[in-house]
Amino acid sequence: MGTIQKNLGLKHKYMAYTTAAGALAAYPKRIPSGAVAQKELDGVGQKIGLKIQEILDTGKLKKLDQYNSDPKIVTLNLLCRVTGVGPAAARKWIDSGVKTIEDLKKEKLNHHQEIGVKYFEDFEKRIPRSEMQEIKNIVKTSISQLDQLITVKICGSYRRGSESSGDVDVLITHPKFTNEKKEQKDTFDLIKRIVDRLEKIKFLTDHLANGTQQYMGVCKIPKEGAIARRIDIKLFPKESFYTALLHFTGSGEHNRQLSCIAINKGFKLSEFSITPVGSTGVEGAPIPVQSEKEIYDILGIPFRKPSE
DNA sequence: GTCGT
DNA sequence: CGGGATGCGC
DNA sequence: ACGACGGCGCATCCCG
Repeated sequence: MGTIQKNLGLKHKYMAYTTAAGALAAYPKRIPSGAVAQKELDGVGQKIGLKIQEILDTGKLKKLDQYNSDPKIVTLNLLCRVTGVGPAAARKWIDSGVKTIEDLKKEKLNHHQEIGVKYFEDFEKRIPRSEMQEIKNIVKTSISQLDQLITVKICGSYRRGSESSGDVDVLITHPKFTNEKKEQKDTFDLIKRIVDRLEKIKFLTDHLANGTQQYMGVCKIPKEGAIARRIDIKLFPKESFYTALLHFTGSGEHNRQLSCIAINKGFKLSEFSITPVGSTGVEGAPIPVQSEKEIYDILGIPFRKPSE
């Protein structure tokens, strides 16, 4: 239900379903009824409570079956699996008769969508940890040849120790790239220079978005039969690096927990900074941190490695 | 869709 | 041509 | 009853 709401453009309903599903999955006991679910679980209200009851009673959900038997919804869900295609574009094409990915290839696509179609199958395949390690070696080696001072971290589920990942999330920083001196010569166009280099060694094969702070593109280990992978490279000023590292290592659930703890203890934690928040609600200056552990220290909770 | 105001 | 709005991904 | 729900970088569209 969540995915459908998202593809319809109802992003907050999607979030509502996601939180409810998360609460349900995290609940240690069996849920005997929709009413109990609504009472016990945060994020489950009346409507989802009724749906839980229906599933308990009949084993299915009429509303969902209706959606899944609606050809327009089925096509919507298909088209939205192409990166670069969202609710607005998908709806437009469905109205003009597009039904399959093959149909989509004949339409006028922007660059991002072209790449999305080109690698449609590849992008849905998971990346084994062994391949992630190869990718990490290529990226780290190549970047350190450019400038030894650059710090490179592969985040996401890989950093949490997962056996497979959905994409490659690279975080970088440079001691001379600070909030004060974002324009300095050493770090100016740092991402562009990295991208040039990775392109030259035939690692990056296509680009989706290529800015000064953020790159999104496609990489492939340069050997026969390799699968195309989505890769993002993000540059953060060094003041933000450890909060960013924490944030982009996740998981999403872990981030929500930390954020909640932060608020309760009078702080605001984001990918950019950790700041004190006064009792009046006024936000103070960011607290400088030089490691992930220091953030845990500020929050007054024991440090846990990404893999824990 | 759910929650807080 | 340029500044703002929109779509999208994360 | 009603608004918030994360919010920002990049590509592209829109409009003056």
